[in-house]
Amino acid sequence: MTTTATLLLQPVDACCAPAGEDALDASQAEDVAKVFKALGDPTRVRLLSLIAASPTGEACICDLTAPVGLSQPTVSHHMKQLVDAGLATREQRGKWAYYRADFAALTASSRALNPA
Amino acid sequence: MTTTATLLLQPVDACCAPAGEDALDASQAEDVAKVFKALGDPTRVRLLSLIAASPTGEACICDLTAPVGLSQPTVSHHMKQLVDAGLATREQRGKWAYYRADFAALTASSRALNPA
DNA sequence: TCGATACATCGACAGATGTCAATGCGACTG
DNA sequence: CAGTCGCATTGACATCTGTCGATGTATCGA
Repeated sequence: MTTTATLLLQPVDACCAPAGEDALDASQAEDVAKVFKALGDPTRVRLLSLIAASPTGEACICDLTAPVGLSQPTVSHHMKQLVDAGLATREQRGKWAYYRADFAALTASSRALNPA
Repeated sequence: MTTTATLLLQPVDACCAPAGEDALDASQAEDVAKVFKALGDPTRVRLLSLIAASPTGEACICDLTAPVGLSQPTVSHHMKQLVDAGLATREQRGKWAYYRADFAALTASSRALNPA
């Protein structure tokens, strides 16, 4: 990645406009992108949607493999991504792991990008 | 093998809850994911933020390369992704290509995922 | 205690992605 | 018309990502 933390706001001896006052800095952009990246895969969007649409608002892995048509390890992997991004929570209850959707991170990231 | 593209909404003879009524279907999930995927890279988040924060609300490539510290082809590539995702618009004006941010696609996708 | 169940982790692999230098293509300028 | 400037496209490359089967680890039930 390297990303080379450049100190923006140079004159650029520009052609049109400065462009760069209260924009997100590299660190903020990374945080925002992390959330969106987790939602950048159709399977994960589907998983989160399935969980949120569940009558109880929660679901375990065994509920999710069939609807998305993927293997159990793959679904487990995707759920980990969603949890890591703060878009879902995991609660172990006996044999099962119950996942719930949490859209707070999404609204926060959206608002960070588009405060309007 | 045996993954057999399952036709969701089967009983699954479940352990906890059905999970799968009005969730997004595969096609909808793909559309939603496409938007989020474009925002899943810190550089693109940064670019969109820079454009939106610009006093005129628009910027050309030459304004953006310095702030993000990447080459011109790379910035051009990222902007194409944003335009393709419907998150930015491109307008050629003489030598320059002016980009504007458009958050409609983002709010639409967010709402599709989280109607609440 | 033994087997079955639910889930996570590991190792591997094909395909996607971000990046750059080089090049191509219009549009402006002298 | 020739040269320059802004930008897109191409080709190449290293890395990341999604997916699976195999395996490990708890937990429950008989």
